[in-house]
Amino acid sequence: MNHKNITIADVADALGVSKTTVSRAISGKGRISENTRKRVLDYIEEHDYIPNVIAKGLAQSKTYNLCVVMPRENMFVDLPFFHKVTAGIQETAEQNGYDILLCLCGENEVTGLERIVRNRKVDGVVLLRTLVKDLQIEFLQKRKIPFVAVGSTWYSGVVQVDNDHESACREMTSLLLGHGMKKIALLGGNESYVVMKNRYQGFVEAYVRSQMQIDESLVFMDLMDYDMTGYAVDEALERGADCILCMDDVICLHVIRLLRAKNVRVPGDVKVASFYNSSILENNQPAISSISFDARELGREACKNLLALTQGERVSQKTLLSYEVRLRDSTGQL
Amino acid sequence: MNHKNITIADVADALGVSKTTVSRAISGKGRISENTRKRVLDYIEEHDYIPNVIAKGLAQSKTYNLCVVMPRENMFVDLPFFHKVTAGIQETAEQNGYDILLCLCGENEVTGLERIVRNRKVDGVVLLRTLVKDLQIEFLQKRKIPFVAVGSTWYSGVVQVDNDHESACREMTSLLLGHGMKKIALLGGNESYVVMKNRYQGFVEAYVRSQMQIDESLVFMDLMDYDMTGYAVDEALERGADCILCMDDVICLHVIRLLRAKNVRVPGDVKVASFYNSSILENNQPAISSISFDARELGREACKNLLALTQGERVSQKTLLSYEVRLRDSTGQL
DNA sequence: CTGAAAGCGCTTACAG
DNA sequence: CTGAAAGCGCTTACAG
Repeated sequence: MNHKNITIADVADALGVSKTTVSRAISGKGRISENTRKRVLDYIEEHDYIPNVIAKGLAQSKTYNLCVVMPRENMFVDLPFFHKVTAGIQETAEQNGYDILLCLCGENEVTGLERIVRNRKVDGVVLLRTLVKDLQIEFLQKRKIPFVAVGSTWYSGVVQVDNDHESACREMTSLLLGHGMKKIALLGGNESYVVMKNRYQGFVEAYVRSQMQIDESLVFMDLMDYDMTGYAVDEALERGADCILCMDDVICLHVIRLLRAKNVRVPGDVKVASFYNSSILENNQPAISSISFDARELGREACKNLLALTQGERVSQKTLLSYEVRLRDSTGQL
Repeated sequence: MNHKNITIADVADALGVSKTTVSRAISGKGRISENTRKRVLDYIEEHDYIPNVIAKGLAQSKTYNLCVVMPRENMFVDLPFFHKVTAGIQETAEQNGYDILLCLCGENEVTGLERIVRNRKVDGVVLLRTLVKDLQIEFLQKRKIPFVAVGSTWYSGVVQVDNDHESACREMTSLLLGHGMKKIALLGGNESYVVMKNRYQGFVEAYVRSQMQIDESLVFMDLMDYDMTGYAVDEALERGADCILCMDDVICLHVIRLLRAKNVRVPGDVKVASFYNSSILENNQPAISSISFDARELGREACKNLLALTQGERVSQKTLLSYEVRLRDSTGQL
């Protein structure tokens, strides 16, 4: 039924050499005369032979697959960020003859990942998000599987690739403070994510450096849904905030919608900015000031590191990628 | 370095039986006494043995992997649709012990797919988009690999799972016509996609059924970017269109932005509707009338069919899933 | 009901 | 420089 696939044995027979020789010609390992190597390679080329990676993998205990662990929650399935990162990973994986196996896992869920790892279906894994308490990291460390985290973590010994959120948020906050914002309201999301901690840290740093005091009554964390955000916005406005700083694009989107519904004008009545950019924010009217990151590059970098890890090479513990602060209309003329 | 994995041989040795017996106990194939089966299963359970799927696959010429072919174009990487479908596929794949291998391919690009298929890394593939002239379909048919298309195609013999776009678009158009729209402008995208043809067909059908004449000068196809859409909007307005019907959500998004920039009010000055829903459209102010599909269900259904195919079962050539026409503020009170 | 052996398609010491 | 043989971890006729 299926195309009868030509194997290394077929090639060997046709050429009157051993499978060993064919294997060596292909892999380039081991001594082999230039002459026979060429014969083999030519034959292969002409007859369109492609080695069976699965069999190769069995023999070498490798799979040439990398596992990408995505959030399973509906809310996240749509977020462009994860898919851009994945595209970056896939891009460099492909260049190295690797493929991507998808694993959807909820927060701190490990069953799916465990199945894939224990089935030896992949040579390494990349985690697309990190939690303060992270069972996936704990599992992978216990099993001693090569892996890298996209995002930061406090677990020791894990290879991380992340944007420099802390510096980025510090810079943005400083910019706002430097241009006269007196009462900045900070609206943040789920605090079990490490990235929220980093962003908050950057925010704090900016105040420290400019020797100003954070108004704690304007800081709202753990905003998990639209309603909570609505409450925070109300409070912020009531307390006279002159700027609403959102810690991610989802929150910011909610804020925009809430303000529009209340007929509060941006940037006229209140300024708005976000610590995370997205196409929705820049297409908004007015466009929202935010920090921009290259998610795809993040993926490429993560994959590069993972590949190195699987080869047993040493890689730097933490790679920090840059960012761009993009001032747009929502913060007025700064 | 890596966890030393326990193999079927270890289990056999420990129990003093043959590997054959262990294998049979696990697979459930072949005669085996209830007694020894239980012994084996208990041991396995207790010692946490998981068979190596790769080895199993080699022996059976199976991989327990399914390939999902995604668009590689940047413009599409972000679209929620593809990721929702993929989540659906993954969901039912997982339930059946299968995993998802990702393949990013541009339009009519086959190299990546070819590598994966020829490397025998997957048992089947699902195509996430279909073109009128589709090299991926041609390749898969030639290679006789089980595959299913999410979306419709005119190639004969391909298993398809799609929403009933034609009926949906007919219904929506009829609704608009029935409520007094006299001059509907139709703005469509890339005509090399089969789905555009289906949608157009539905639009035509509605006119036929209501015995009205389509005003061809209000039909704009192959709008590939923002500028072209802008041109179409200008023309449509100039020719007195009372409704702008967008064939997908991206175009609709552009239209909304263009109208806003021109200070044309919706639904006051002109009504707007879309043949494809997305969260952006329903959150817009005003919310945009559109047709809603369950992308995740599409994925589940496609995967179910593919799994059946790989088992050599017969599956229905074409599965059409339903839809919902959602009338919202952008079309006024219908 | 159970097992020895061959086979899936490669790789890799080991010998020559 | 080249090859025979064992091995990766399973499955599956074939015998018994």
